[in-house]
Amino acid sequence: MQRRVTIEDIAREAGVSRQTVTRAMNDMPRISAATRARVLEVSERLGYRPSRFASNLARSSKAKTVAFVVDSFRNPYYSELAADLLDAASARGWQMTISSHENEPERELVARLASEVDAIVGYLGEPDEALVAAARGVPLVLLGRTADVEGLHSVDFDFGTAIRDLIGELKERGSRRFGLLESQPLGAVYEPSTRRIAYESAVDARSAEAVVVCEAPPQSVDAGELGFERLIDRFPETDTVIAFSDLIAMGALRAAHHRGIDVPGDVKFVGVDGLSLGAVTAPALTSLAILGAGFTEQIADVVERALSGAEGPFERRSVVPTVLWRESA
Amino acid sequence: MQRRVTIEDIAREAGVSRQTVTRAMNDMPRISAATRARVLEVSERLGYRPSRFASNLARSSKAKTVAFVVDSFRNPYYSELAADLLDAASARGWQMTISSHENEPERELVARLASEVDAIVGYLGEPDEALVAAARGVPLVLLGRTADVEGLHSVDFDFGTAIRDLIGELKERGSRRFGLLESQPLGAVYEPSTRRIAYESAVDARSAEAVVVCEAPPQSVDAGELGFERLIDRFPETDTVIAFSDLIAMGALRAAHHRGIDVPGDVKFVGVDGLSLGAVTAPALTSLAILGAGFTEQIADVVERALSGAEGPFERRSVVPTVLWRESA
DNA sequence: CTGAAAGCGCTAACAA
DNA sequence: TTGTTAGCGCTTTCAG
Repeated sequence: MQRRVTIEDIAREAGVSRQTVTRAMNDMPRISAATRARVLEVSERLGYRPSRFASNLARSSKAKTVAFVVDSFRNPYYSELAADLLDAASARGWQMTISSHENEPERELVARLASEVDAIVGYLGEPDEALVAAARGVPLVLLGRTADVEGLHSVDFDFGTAIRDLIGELKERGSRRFGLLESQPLGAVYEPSTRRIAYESAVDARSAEAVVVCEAPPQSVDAGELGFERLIDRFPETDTVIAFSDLIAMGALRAAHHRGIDVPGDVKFVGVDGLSLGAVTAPALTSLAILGAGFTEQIADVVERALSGAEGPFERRSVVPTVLWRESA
Repeated sequence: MQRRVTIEDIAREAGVSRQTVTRAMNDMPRISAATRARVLEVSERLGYRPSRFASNLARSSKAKTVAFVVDSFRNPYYSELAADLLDAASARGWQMTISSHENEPERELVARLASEVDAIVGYLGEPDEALVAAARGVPLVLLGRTADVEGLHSVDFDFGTAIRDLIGELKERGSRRFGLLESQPLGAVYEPSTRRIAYESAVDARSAEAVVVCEAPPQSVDAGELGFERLIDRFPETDTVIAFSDLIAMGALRAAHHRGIDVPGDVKFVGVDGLSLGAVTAPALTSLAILGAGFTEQIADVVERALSGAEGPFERRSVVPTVLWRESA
């Protein structure tokens, strides 16, 4: 591995100073077209590649890079969100690094990223305090939950409003007996989600009994399949199923198909997330959409503020999901 | 925005030299536990954050970062592959940057990445020569096609073998009349894919006529839906449909569902890709799997070699997809 | 175990 | 229009 080609080499070869090379490489003013052309030609010939480290170190306006952390890329919700964020980042000239904490303890991941990027945004599960500590001053934007302590930004969802509206609209469309499908990690202690609380206050007491929590990897299709079986066995009169993610809903749809249940004739289905993939199932999935409901814009906006160096205040945003009507409800 | 805290500040505050601070921060030997503790305490107190630019510039063994380029993250094939690659990268201590060329001309993207990463791997469509030029010496690994010129690595698929085997197995399972579903970008000039060529040499002449090329965004569910309608109208006796991506197959499955066709009873369906998402449909999709067939390992291996700085030879690998039997065939 | 000196490769500010 | 002089913040020798 031979020595790297530097502007020094080009300068020598082209018979100019290093500064002139810089000017040529970066399309800066104060240089003649002829000189620029010559320098460029030499750099081409020598196979010069600028060092991003050196240039960022010397440059006053450093390139911003933001890290996006998700649970796993195998979950389409995260990859669709990543796609949206990638767009937002490129529109703003940010570099984006994407990582999942499947392979690394969350705290370590955050600590490592903190020394490599200018802002971190993502779905993180550890306690607020642990996270601020790990971030060591790097702006951190929590997704899907509301930050409690100083030092953290967050963009959360207002499921209270969203689910109340959803249930209202479903009732207008004839829904009477609701069922809820939720999943949780295997063996975890059950703790009602904000979504469930919102659900319970939106439906009447009797139908609110129709809640099935499935112990299975959360957000999984299997959980939905299993959950729907149980739900429909215990509450056969259910006419509308709300699943707490599109993936769960897709599993439920599969189970309904196997049982010969007509959707949306016999039972209506609504998921949560707004995956574009929801259009693939037959029938296509109606969903309480997070994606495309202004979530990305809010995130980008918070990151932008944090990046600008304004010390505070710490942002605490909330987005109301909106219903994406498709065929299943 | 106040001045940044540097090791200089810590050194002064802790009454040691800058080197000592470096040693403490990086868990290096030759330093007493007491000194290390004191330095760490001071750095904590001052809110010190190391500069990745400075440290990478000074460090001899620079952190390797590899860029992964895909068409779009909205296509689950790419995100599942990204997930696999992310795992491989983290296992090897590489940083990974993920970008899609939805927002930026491919050539420019490659040129920009070339100055920011140590290797680039991805699905790129421009001519080989243009790519080598844009990469300016940074190792480039082409996916899904075979490189023709010096200077490019590639990991491609051997669909010839895979499709011949697939058709053989399908025949054993009773398939007689095959149909092929392919899609291509709107308005593009049709050029038979390697997959199609492999298909045609694997089935007998008469059934090979059952090929439908759908002009629609490639890899899309819509293309599959449309394509299947046409296919079954023109060749009603078709008993097995091979779609050239899982997404297309999923669309076809949707169309079959709407027509009341029993799968796999009346018609069998096979996709290509091996998406885990294929398990979501009802019935679950059988697929000629790229994912999980050693593709990721090959890619990682090629990148590893390229990163090690060995100038040549340029790798030209090929992976044989394997059938993932699920319910649809 | 600790420190001094010498860069890493580039750009900002100034002078010529 | 060009060149000179200082760094950016950190790590690597190599002495002490």
